[in-house]
Amino acid sequence: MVRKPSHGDTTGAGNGGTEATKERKGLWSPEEDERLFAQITYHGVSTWSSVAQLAGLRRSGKSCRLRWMNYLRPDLKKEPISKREEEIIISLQQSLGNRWSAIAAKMPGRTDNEIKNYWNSRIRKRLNAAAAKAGSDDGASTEPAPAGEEKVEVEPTNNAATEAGPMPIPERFPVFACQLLNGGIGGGSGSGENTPSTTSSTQQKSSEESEACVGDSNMIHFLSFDDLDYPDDLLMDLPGAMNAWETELYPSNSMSSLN
DNA sequence: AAGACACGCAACCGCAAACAA
DNA sequence: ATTGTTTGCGGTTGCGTGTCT
Repeated sequence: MVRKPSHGDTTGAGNGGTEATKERKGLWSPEEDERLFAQITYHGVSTWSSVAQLAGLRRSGKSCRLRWMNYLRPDLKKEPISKREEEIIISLQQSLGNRWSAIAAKMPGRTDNEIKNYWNSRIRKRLNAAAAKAGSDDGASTEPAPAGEEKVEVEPTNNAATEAGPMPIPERFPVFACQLLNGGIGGGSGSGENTPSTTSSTQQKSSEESEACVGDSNMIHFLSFDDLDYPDDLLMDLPGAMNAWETELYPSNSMSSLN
């Protein structure tokens, strides 16, 4: 269920403060999404606060980052979490705990927020119910396990468990050279100014995370389009890609131009 | 038909780590 | 070494939508 973005200031976007200067909060409008998407796609990310500024968004860098990571990234899967993925989540949660970003890093196309929400709203509830039922069945343990410590029957656990399933969990995203950014578009000029994300290349994560995590600002170099239905030639064409992207996000909206 | 309730998701908040000056 | 800034993460909240009564 994708909530339709409301254009108006919803949660206090305009609470007090002058319209022109006050930082916006609340849901993102399609126009804001377009601006952010275009800014990042064309110019990459130096710092998130600069992205917000350059895109002309009255949003915090933090908010821009969140929106990109959780919603706009082209490599995000749009279909609901599958049974198989659910098993993976449960298994990884057992071995990693509530380290949602680490879990998300093992699940291409899924975000930490998505996984966290999924866990909190569905799995945890189900597990608690199962635990309660088990407790009432054998009276031995009547208390449901505390959140985050549930034991579930999901294949053997331990780290091997995450690799022992029918399908191996990818250690990292399939890395596709990002046509959009490696000269395909964005002027393709390769001008230094437009080089995306390179300024943050000094930010090194742990080897584990830097490989798998799409959360760092270098991720834009590693965009994976394998989950998209868009043809390659469309991806080479930013306006076309944006059209397809927006149509999918806002099927009821007609594409509005960037200006 | 309408109100109450539950659910799911997007986004905010606060904190800590990483980094730069 | 210290301080300020930015980023990333996990927990939590608010709101739209679906379902129930």
